[in-house]
Amino acid sequence: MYALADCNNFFVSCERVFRPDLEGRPVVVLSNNDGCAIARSNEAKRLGIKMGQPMFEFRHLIESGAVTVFSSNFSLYGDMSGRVQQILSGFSPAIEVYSIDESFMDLTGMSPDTDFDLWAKTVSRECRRRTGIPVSVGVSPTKTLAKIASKLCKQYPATKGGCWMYRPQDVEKVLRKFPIKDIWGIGRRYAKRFMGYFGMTTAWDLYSKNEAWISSEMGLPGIRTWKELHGEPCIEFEDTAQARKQIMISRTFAKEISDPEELSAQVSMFCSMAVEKLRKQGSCCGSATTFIMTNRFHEGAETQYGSRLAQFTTATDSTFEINSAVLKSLKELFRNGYRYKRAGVILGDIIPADKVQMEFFDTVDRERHSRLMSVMDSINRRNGRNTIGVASQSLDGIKMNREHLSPCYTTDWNDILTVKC
DNA sequence: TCTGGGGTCCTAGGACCC
DNA sequence: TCTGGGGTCCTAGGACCC
Repeated sequence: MYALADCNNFFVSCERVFRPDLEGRPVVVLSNNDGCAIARSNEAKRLGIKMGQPMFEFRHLIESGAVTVFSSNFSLYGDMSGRVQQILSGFSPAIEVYSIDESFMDLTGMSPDTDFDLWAKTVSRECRRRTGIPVSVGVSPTKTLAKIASKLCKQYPATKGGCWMYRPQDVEKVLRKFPIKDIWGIGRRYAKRFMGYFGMTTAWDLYSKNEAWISSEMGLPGIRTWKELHGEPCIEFEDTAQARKQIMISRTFAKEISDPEELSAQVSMFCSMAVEKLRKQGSCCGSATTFIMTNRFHEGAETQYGSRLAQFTTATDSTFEINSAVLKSLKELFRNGYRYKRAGVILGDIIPADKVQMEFFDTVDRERHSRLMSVMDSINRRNGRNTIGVASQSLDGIKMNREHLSPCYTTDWNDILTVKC
């Protein structure tokens, strides 16, 4: 059996832990720059606010007080996520942290006599009791079915946050009612094609197709999803975190940038952040892509998008080396007279730092760079991000519109909650 | 006026090898 | 007139996930 623990409306739930007065009321968490909705309470969903919907489209609801909004506070969400994961770890021999709000658990090692329905409800109750976050726990023989089971918990309060789905007749009953578009692995494109062209509406319609049909329509990933619906586990359980194969830092600017100095200070900072992540996972990268673009929503003008790939003959994790390559790319990309809205740095060809193939005629003093990088990392770890960096980068952090930011209750002593009696 | 920020895998086709 | 039979690697694009 596998379990999926999914935090309900996670970002909203994190905010509500410290604002219990918002329980039962419409709440929305906004993306960076307070741009669009990225999390919604059930009440906000019922008001018709869509995932990814721009804030200006529902501003009237905010101004009238019908909806409470928050700027995204990832320090808070990350910390709350860690607390939930820690509780989950106490209930299962193996846990795979799938995303900030979802974890799979492999229950293979548990006694087959376990009442997994009771177990799931207990896990959910304990998460709620110890963190304040409502969590839906679905248990089933495959990850895909566990996902479906956890969605049932959200739909039916009687499940009390936990649901065990395993008997074939129960699976059939559920799949016959479960929307095809909500299956894990069925995205917008497939859903549209299946529902429009083939008239398929439920998970059962997909389940009932034969393997050859699935293969020709969807290829290998589809076969896996289909088999998982049939109860055959096909999606690997990964309880050790895999190193990222690509690391990207990009941002939409609060204000468009046309000054090359200002743009390079920003891009240089993105680069520093990306390389810091790279070192944190103990890797080096063989390439760095820099990209800049103008406002894609701008009426009239074509969006200008440019990217440049820089390659390193010896894979590196030195901020200096990567930063100068990135700034060189940026110089080539930059065009006077354009107003840039978004930029980013992508590190690729990532390999473990201890597997780097050295070059015979290497000109970089890697030993020295490496010592300096670890000092920089430790200073930034201790004193906060962007305490120290390369001279070309901005140290002001990312300038974002965050008008509705909540305090970092759990990660900043200055923001710690005060309780009045 | 205002529109996020990350990731993964698979497939087909072209270039190249013997 | 007639034109083999394997491979690999890389890339772009398309699908998906949160």
